[in-house]
Amino acid sequence: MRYWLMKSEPDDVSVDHLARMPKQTVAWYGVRNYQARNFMRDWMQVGDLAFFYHSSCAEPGIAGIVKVSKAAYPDKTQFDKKSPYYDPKATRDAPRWVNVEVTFVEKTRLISLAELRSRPELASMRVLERGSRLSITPVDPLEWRFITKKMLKA
DNA sequence: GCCAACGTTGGC
DNA sequence: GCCAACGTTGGC
Repeated sequence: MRYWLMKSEPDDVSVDHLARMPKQTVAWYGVRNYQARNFMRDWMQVGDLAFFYHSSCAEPGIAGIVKVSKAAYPDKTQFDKKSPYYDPKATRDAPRWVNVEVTFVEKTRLISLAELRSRPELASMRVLERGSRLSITPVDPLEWRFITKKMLKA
């Protein structure tokens, strides 16, 4: 069982959107970065928990918690010529990209990026690394505990 | 909209 | 295999 942080643009899928989706579940398609793909393909397991992070928006930060509900399988948008995620080099025999599915667990108060950065306990968080652009990053269990127990409780 | 940082591509 | 050029991410 591992912990993760997954970025989503709230204009695309926000935590509120997710909570209103059928089965409160969404396929995490469109990842086109090998490191992020490998995290999904090689490490993510059903039951893993992840922070749902809002990025590229007015208030970037952690907005909720989700759970991996389906293990990685080929991302069908890579085969779809009409999709912005179409990849001409991907074939059905040798798919390049995968996605997991995640299910809503809870909406949290928004923990802003600035607040995350202000905590010395989180100084080595992967997502806070200088220039980090990875849309999926592992979260250390100690960091997970700190955020959920210390920052999300009254 | 700007721009720093990073990943990918492709010529050689 | 190098590396310059280009594209993308994402905070501000």
